[in-house]
Amino acid sequence: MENITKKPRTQLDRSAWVAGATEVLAEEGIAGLRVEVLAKRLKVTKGSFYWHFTDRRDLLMAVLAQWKEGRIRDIIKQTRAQPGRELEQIYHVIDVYSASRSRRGMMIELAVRDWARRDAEAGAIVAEVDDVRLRCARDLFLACGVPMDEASSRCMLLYAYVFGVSLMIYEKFDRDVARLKRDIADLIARSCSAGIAGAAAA
Amino acid sequence: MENITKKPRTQLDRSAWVAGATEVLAEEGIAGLRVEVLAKRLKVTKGSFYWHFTDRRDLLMAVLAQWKEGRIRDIIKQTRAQPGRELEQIYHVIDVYSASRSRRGMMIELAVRDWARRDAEAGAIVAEVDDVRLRCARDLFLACGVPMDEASSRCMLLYAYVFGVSLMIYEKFDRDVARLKRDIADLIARSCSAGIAGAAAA
DNA sequence: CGGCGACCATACGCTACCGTACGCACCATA
DNA sequence: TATGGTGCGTACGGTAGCGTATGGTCGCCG
Repeated sequence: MENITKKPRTQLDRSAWVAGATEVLAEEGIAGLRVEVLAKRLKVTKGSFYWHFTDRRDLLMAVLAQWKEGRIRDIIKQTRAQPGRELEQIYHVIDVYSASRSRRGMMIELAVRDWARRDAEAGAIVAEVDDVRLRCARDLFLACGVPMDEASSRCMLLYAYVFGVSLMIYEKFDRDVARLKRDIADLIARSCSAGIAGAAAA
Repeated sequence: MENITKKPRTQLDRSAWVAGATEVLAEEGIAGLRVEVLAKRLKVTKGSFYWHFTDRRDLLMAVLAQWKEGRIRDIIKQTRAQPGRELEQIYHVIDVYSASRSRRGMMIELAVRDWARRDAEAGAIVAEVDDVRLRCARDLFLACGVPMDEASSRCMLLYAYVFGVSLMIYEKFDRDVARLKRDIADLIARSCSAGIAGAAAA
């Protein structure tokens, strides 16, 4: 009898709240990330929340910090190429960070960046992440034999593209999206082939 | 005496509300666009608002409709080139839609797109605008002698870039932002020069 | 000058949140 | 078995915002 009514009294720690918050952030954006809503989702009450966090902003900063660490860890992993395989690694990066590959990750990315447009602390975190990403990607281009200035331009174009394309709604424009994406990846990465593969320009 | 206390009892019409709402949208995003806040900003009360609009959504849809018309009018204007000058018109489009040129316009753009990620009606509007823009830009590339598929790829890259770059925070990355942007514009537009100017690809 | 409609102010009820106060159950350890 | 801390539930006051109801104030027009 008592087994039936015995509810396990869900125990949560800070990381569980952060994980749930990140989920809500992806779905609803920063404005929809409310502590009472999140509590309901985690099947506890606010009492729990204010035990683990001083206030809502405390949670938001924790989310931000975790996001930053994950993004930096990920970009370092994704841009580590075997010697001589830097070009295909660049194509891999374009593919991985393209919207369709990890919809969830891109939703979080966009939510964070929207947040960063009006919050200085979020902006500082995004600036750090962008800097690391750009440098990692530039190193990849440099390893392909691309000169410094061009490497900077191309890696910037690379990231602007992957974020920008995830903001657009272009279903009607072109049926063969796969070809489109392939061609765009070539436009971004192409000149590397001069030093590695053989697909020279024209 | 009566002249002093005589307040002009500010009269507003629908368009004034829409204009104010667009302003708030640019600054605070869709979540910050609240009717009582907007009313205070326009120095009237909610009573006025609910005379001109049935509810908050009515205002939002009016903002969206006006944004759509303006964007379509603008892209048609910006992509109208003198015969033989299509290439420089492409550079002009990249420059005009680049974030730094019209910060206010880009803030609205990003706010609308963030909104569109969670609202079907906003999504439909953005899809229409994107379609018109992509077609206009593609026509410009086609007029440069670029084949169809490549024109599609390049105009898509163009728009993804201008939106994406406005999401990034890259001050630390490269000092010479002007050169960076110039080089990126070349990457996006370059192959056109094969048919028009003479700066062939190395 | 009386009345009517356009336009706005005021006041209200309602909901969603935030943050705080406090109490209860559980678990460890002495 | 006492006892203290951990983790959560409950209840409360306060604010912001939505939408409604109702009344007031103009200007215009017969």
